[in-house]
Amino acid sequence: MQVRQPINLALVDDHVLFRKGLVSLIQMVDDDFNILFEAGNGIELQKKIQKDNQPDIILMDINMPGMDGFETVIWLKEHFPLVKILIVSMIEKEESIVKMLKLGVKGYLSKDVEPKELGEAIHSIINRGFYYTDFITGKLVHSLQDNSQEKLIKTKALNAMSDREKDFLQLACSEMTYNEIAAKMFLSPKTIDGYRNALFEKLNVKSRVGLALYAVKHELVKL
Amino acid sequence: MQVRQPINLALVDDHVLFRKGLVSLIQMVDDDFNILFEAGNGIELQKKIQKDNQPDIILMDINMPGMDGFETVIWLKEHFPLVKILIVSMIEKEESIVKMLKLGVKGYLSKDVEPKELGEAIHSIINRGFYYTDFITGKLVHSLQDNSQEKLIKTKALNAMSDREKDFLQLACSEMTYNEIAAKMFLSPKTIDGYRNALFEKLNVKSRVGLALYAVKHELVKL
DNA sequence: AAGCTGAAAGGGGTTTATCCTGTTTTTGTT
DNA sequence: AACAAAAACAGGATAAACCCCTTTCAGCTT
Repeated sequence: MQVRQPINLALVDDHVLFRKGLVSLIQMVDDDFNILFEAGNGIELQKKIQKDNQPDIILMDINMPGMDGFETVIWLKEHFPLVKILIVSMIEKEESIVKMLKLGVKGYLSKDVEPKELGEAIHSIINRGFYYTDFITGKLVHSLQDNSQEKLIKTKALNAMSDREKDFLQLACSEMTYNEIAAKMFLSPKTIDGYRNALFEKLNVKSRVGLALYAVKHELVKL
Repeated sequence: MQVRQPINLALVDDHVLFRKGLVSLIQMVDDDFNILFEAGNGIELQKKIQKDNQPDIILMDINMPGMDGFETVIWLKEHFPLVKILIVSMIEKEESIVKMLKLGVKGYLSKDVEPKELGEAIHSIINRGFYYTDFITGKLVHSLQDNSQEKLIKTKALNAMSDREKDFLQLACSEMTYNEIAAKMFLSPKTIDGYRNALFEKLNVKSRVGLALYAVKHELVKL
């Protein structure tokens, strides 16, 4: 059996008792783990983290006074992009979970999981790069699908307009003037006038800005 | 032990051998499964699926002639929104996977999984509503994070503009005229003129459409 | 207090965008 | 070929957007 490198951890949580309990737990479940330091919020973390001795994984809460988990993760992503983050929080709001995942955290655990799962999560993050439970995955996928209904509507809007109008809409979502668009489409500016008016009606908007916003909102144009 | 309801399945795949093999496999691994019908593509599916005898789960490939998996899923979502879809495809492109998940498929399997896992996937979809492997979850999360870097830039653009300019930008992303915006902000239209010119310079755009597109692209406004 | 600075406002003019009411061309059908 | 419908195009008018340059005024500096 090979000798393992210890995994360096850092804890960021404002509840001292919980944090201390976590420390002893971590050392109990697996002696591969080494606690580098602890912090009560993001500001303390900023002071304690060092460039030349970075933790492998930071276990972090979301609700913290001073500088909360979101701010802290954003700061870490900018200044210590290589440090992996495992959120340990009681928050189970879909919005928060998804927000954290978008920020790039490698795992998200509820505070009431078994110690064993904490160990598994940490090893999973080290070995595979992430640890997402079914619960988290479910939330994530659900949040993705929330807008999937509306995307069907977009298909219908697409059908309502002609190919030429779609081309025009693309170009209207730019800083070109209608005259320039007309030239690019080899059409008279007056024809462009007609396309615009037709789309105003079909998409129920009243200005070119409305047109552009509609197109973006319904992903008819790529940004 | 209670008597279980059979789970009604449908298969949509253009490779007959694969489809037939799948049929026998499915009946071998678990006799809870009942194959309602098979189809070689989306068009065949449209003909065979019935309102009063819907499958619980449809196993579907992506690459198919005539009407591919994406089109078929979109059609199903519109006409049979309750039918759960399990993709069984060799395609492992992140883009395709994410696209399918956004469309609301309940699971995504590679064609080279063990039969056992197929059974687990189906049962998981029936019991928990979904089945996503770590591989899929990883792809999904990765695609989410792709744009997370750029979101840090957005913060900087925000700093370059004053609070009043941010307010203006919000309102500029609407169908209001500058005069209407001025009234809403209790300012002279000329002041609005100034904000616009300042933002043109700061954001390096040349028209109100450019302004709106910039704001949307960098998520400075919510759609 | 004189001088400076930045936000707010104004004057006045050019270019685009928007709107309305037509006419000509094209296209598809019978 | 005759006809209907759709697409392309025009003239002309007004509102909105865009641009440059000046003025006012409150808050600050020195």
